[in-house]
Amino acid sequence: MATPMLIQDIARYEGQQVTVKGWLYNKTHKGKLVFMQVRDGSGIAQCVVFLNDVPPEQFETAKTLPQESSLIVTGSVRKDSRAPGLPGGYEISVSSLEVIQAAEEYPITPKEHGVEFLMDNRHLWLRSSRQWAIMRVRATIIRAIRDWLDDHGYLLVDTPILTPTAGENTTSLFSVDYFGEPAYLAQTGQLYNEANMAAHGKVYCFGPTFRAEKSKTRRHLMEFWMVEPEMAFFSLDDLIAMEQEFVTYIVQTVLAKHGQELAILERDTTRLQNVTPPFPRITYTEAVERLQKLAAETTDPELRENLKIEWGEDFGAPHETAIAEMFDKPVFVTHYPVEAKAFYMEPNRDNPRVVNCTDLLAPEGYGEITGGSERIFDPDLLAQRVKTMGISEEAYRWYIDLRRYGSVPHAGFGLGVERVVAWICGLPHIRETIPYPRMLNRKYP
RNA sequence: UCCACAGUAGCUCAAUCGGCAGAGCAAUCGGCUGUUAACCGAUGGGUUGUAGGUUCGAGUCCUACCUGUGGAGCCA
Repeated sequence: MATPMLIQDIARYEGQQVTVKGWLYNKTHKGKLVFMQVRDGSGIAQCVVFLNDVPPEQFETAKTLPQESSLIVTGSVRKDSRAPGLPGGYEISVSSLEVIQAAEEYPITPKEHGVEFLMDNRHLWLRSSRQWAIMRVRATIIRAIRDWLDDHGYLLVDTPILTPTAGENTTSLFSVDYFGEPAYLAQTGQLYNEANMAAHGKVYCFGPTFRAEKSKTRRHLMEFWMVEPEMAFFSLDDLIAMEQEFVTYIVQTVLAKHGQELAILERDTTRLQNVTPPFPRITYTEAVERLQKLAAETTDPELRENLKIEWGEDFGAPHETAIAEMFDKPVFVTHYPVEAKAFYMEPNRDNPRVVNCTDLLAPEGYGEITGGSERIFDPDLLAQRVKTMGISEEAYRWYIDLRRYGSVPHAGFGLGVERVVAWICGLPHIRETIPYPRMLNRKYP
């Protein structure tokens, strides 16, 4: 009697009769032999069909079966160093083959394809081994995020996705009809997090966020996942200390669990192994000085133009990349100018032109992966900032209210899951980090 | 929104000065007991993104539009 088997466990079944249920990933044949690459979701196994081992009609079926047909294969597991697959090194000598459905001609062949074609076929592309590997790493990253926070006293408290607030910035929000009134898809859970923080001390929210900005870059999605921890009685230094432990855990967990997947992605992991505390930190002002120096020294006129920056301006993509390249680990950039950051960030006591904030820039050009700060603690200052920014005071009444009842110094940050996936997997574009990317020119499939 | 580039067979691409629409892969048929994106032989496969213009003649030149890609900007 054959035992049901997951391909990932094939090494444990050597010499046994097993049954695998899955899909035909690829196939080749040579005379009386058919080599089928069968995938079952857990891995890929080579299944060898020999003319004399199966009924003649089953051999004929194996020879002509189209790519991605669904099937059930029974046979014995044999060790063979020639056998490809994931994990590979073992193969199945087939004694019986049952086709569940013979697929129609499959559009994605093992050959090369263009971006547009693959994105149009995203629902099928996810079956390819590269995409398979990315989704497995993504799942582990999400798991690592939750494990670390849950193990360190953070409570998951969900924040709403449908929100009432337009604030001053409706252009970057998706609006929906809420029984005749406008509502907006959440851009961040952070304001609600601050209320939850006062109830639970250390909290986080984790969910999809939506930005209607017409960004068309390799780092932006309209819909992306963000984890946002928020901590009572936390200073900027506390925040940085916590973030580096957190990010290190995520990276090291993936390295420990996904050697196979990172190999499929041909990711050079040496820079990732280097991700351990402490991370370097520089101030915004230092970063600007370094960029200006770099721009002055470069002989490339285009780079010089791209690196141009005046104190007070926020960094663009070329700036972030240049700063990150100066370090071999993720780098914290702290104390941005007040005008470059959000209204709720706590001004620095010694230099009120800057706020106590930090962005974490990933190496290798992956840009900002976290952004966080101390939050304004004083109700009068917060009310004044809301007024200065021209934001609706009525809409933010509950938020300012938080400061009237036991206000405490606190801090928090947001981490963009897809940017972390792109960085750890070494992907050139964020579109492959989420199953169904929502981009400026694409919402299908 | 701006700049640049691209669109030819199911896919990836070629087509010289404006002169017969081509290859590899995939598909179909045949061959082979160790293939790793197999290989060998054969067969079928086209409204050249859309609309207009120039020309004896347009995949190729011109205009507009559509779609996509790369980058910039935007980016609590």
